[in-house]
Amino acid sequence: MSEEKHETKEKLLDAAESLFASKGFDDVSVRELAAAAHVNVAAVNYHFQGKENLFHQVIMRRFVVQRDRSLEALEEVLGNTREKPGVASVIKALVEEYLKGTLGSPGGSSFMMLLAREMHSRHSHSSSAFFKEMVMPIFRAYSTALMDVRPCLQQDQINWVMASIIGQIHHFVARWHKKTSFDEESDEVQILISVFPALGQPIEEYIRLVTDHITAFSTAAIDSLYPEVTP
Amino acid sequence: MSEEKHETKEKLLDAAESLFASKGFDDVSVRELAAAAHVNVAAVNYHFQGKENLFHQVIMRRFVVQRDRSLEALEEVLGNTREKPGVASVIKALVEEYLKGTLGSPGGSSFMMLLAREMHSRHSHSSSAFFKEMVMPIFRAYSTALMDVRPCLQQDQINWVMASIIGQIHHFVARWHKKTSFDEESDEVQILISVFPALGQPIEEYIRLVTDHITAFSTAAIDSLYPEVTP
DNA sequence: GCGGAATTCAAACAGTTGTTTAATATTATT
DNA sequence: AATAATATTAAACAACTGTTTGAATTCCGC
Repeated sequence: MSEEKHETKEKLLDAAESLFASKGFDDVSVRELAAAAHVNVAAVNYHFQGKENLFHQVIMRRFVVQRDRSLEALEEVLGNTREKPGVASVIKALVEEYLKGTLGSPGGSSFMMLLAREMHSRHSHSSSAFFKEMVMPIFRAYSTALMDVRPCLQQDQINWVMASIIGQIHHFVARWHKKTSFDEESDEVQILISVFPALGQPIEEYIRLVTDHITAFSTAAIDSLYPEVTP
Repeated sequence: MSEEKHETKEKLLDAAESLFASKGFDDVSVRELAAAAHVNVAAVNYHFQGKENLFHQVIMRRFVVQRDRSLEALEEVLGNTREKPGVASVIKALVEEYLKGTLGSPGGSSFMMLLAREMHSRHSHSSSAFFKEMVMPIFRAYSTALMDVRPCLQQDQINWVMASIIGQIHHFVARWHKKTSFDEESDEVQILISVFPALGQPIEEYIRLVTDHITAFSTAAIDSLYPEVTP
C-alpha cells in the first residue's frame, strides 16, 4: 500500500485530535477513539499510558506549531528594516497569526476552545508546563516588542494592554467557533449572525475584518492613553 | 425548627448551584448532588426530570438576577439627570455590574466560567432561549445606550465595540477564576500573579482596577475612532 | 527459517453513570 | 378517621467508563 507506515500511534493521535476538538475530553470515550483510528481499544493504553496522556500529547503536538508561527511572525515584523515598525504592526502580527492558527485549519477553532475549556478544569496535569512553554514565550516576546516600538510604555501598562488584546482575540475566536460548531440553521446562530454580520462572511474575510478591528481599536486606545513622546 | 420549609427541591437547587459551579456539569454525579443536598438520589429525577434539566434551572435562577441587575444599573446611569452621561459612564456601568455579579458572590466566577463552557458544548438544550432571554436584552439595552450618548456611532460600529468590551470582561473574569479555582500556591498561579500583579489584590480591588482599565481603554479607543461631532 | 521482542486483539474487570422501580412514609382532602 | 395524592426511600437496572489481561499475531535481526 502507499502510506502503510501510518503507525497506530499516529493514527490515534490524528483521530484524537479531531475527536477531542469537536467533543471535548470527557465526551470522547477510549472506544470511540480506537474505532475512529481503526485500532484496538488497548492500543491507547499500550502506546500512551492512558487517555489523559494521549490528550496531553495531542495538545502539545498542535500548539507547538502555533507558538513557533507566532514567534516567527513577530520576528518578521521586527526584522523589517525598510521602516521602523509601530504599535499597530506588532498588534496586527499578534492578532493575525493567532487567528490564522486557530481558525485557519479545519477544526482549529474547536481545538482552541477545547484548550481554553480544559485549562480551567481539574485536569491540572502538567498544564503548568504547557503554560510556561507555550503561553509565556509568546506573551514575553510580544511584550518586549511593544516596549521596543513604544518605549514610554511601562511593563505594568503593557500587561494590562496585552490582556485587553488577548481578551478580544479569544472572544472573536469563540464567536466563530459557536457559529461553526452549531447547526448553521439553528435559532441561536441565526441571531448571532444577524447581530454580528461579519460571522456570515467566509473565514478569510472574517479573519481580515477582526484583525483590522482589534488592531485599530487597540492601537487607538494605546495611542490615546500612552502617546509617543515626541523627541 | 426555624427554616424547616426548605423543600428538597430548593435544597437540590442550592447544592447543585455550588457543585456545578466548582466542578462543571460532567464532573458532578447525581449521587454527589443528592448527598450534598441531604436528599435521596431519586429526588433529582422526581422533582426535575433528569440531571440536565436541573442544571438548566440552576443556570436560569442565577442568571435572571444578573440580567436584572445589569439593566437596573444602566437605567440608573441613564436616569441620572444631574449631568448628561457619556460613553465612559455607560461602559463603566456595564463592566462594573458584570464583574460584581460574576466575581462578587462566592463561587461566582466559577459559575460564569461554567456557563461559558457549557454554552459551547453539545448540550444545546434550550440554550437558544437562554441566549434570547438573558444575553440579548443586556446587549440591546447597552447598545442603544451607547448610541444615545454618542449619536454618530453606527449600529455596525457599536456591535464591534461591544464585542471588544465583552471580550475584555470575560478575559479578566477568566483570569480571576483561574487564580481562585486552582491551588493558590501552584506553579501556574504564581506565574500568573507575577505577570499580572492585580490578581494578588483582594477581589474588591481587583474589580475596581479592571473596571477602570477596561473603561479607560475602551473609551479612549471609541473617542479616538469615533469622536463626538461638535455642534 | 528461527527465536525473541514488539505489537495487536478479544475478552473480561472493576467502577461509575443516570435513571427506574416498587414499597413506604408523609401530607392534604373529604 | 379514611381516602387519595404527593414525597421519600433503598435497591436494582442497564449502559457505559478507563484499564488490564493473556493469548495470538506480526515484525525484525540473525
